[in-house]
Amino acid sequence: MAEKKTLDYVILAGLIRKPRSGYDLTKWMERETSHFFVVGHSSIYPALARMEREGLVRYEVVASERGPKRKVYSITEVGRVTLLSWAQEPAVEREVRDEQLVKTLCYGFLPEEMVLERLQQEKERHQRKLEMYEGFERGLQAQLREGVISQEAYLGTLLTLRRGIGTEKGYAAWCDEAAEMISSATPSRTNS
Amino acid sequence: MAEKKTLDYVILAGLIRKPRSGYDLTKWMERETSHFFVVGHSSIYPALARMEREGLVRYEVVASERGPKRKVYSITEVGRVTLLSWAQEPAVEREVRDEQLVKTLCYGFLPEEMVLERLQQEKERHQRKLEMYEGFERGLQAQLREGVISQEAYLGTLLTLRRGIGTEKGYAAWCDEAAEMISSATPSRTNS
DNA sequence: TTTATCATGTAAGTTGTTACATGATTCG
DNA sequence: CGAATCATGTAACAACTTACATGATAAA
Repeated sequence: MAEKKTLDYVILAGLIRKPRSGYDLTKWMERETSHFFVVGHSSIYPALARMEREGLVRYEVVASERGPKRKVYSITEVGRVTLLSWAQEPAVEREVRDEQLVKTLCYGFLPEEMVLERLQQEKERHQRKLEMYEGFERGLQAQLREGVISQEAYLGTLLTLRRGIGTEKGYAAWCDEAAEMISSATPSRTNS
Repeated sequence: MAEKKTLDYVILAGLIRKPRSGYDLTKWMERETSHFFVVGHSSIYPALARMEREGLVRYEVVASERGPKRKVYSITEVGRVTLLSWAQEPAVEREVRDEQLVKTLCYGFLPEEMVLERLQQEKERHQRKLEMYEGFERGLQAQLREGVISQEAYLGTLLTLRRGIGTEKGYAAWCDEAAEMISSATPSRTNS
């Protein structure tokens, strides 16, 4: 039915791993999918309610150890089939909205020092993310060894994490490349 | 005023290079910004009309060599200041919506052969994009040599193009990495 | 004359965000 | 007892997308 909504499939991909509440899903997305898909909690709760009506997921109300009661959702057989048959079709183009690169379009019109400073900040941001993802990767491997997650769940998460690591390394390298190009392109722009 | 709308700044970044019509801007975005920002023409025309009211751009109606009359927009001094002062502030996090990676989350739950085929297709897609961007880069260098574009405009466009090239190379490399991880993780999954 | 490209727009619908709103439990 | 975290939602708004709509000019 729903030909589009990627969010639905992200939720199903979260639930095929293990049952989770809306709160858990929000945290999981922030942690493990934020480099390729992120939405706020206010999108997740209505989506879960609709998907429950559609029969893709079901829930149980469970008392929490700390905090109020939770609605713990799990994937249904219908949800499983829906997810996996979608996953085997080719993906549509990825959407990117990168403000940094829009600003970069203007770097020829701005003072060199300022631009180099921004590129340095941007590089540090990507290095921090890189370290974070590398930490997640070690944690994930530990989870597999301890049998906390299945082999099936491990593989997909590892692969996306590797993509996150590659992306951050590539972006940080670009920051260096860009800084070098700017420095060599205008060796004395501040003297003009 | 408008604290957010990245589209406005993309349009201004297009017009600071040279005056362009809505149609030209659409083509320019498809060609040169599509790897980090893309919208359809139906967003551009209303934005230009609003920005004209706000004094960021102005237009002249010019007869086209081929086709109907064009509204050729140029950036105003107010638009220039607005753009360049925005460009020197740090950028917000880039937004990514990558369906391929959502599908990748499911790759442990799918047959190995099918997944390897998808990864091969995805790799080819990125290789084609890479070739396209490398062609754009050569064209851009030629434009600079021929004096068609200014040094200021050249630098920013080159830098974003270099990022596009790095991104496509990185994604293609990930496809190989992922394929190898899958093959070695499950040497005989088809036999199970 | 029909197709492709040039050229500009509007209207309806989708999908999200931000802000608002509530309330439980635990830790310091 | 106040702050942090846990937990779930709604309402208003923003920013797009898709489809609709029109029309000029040129080449085949």
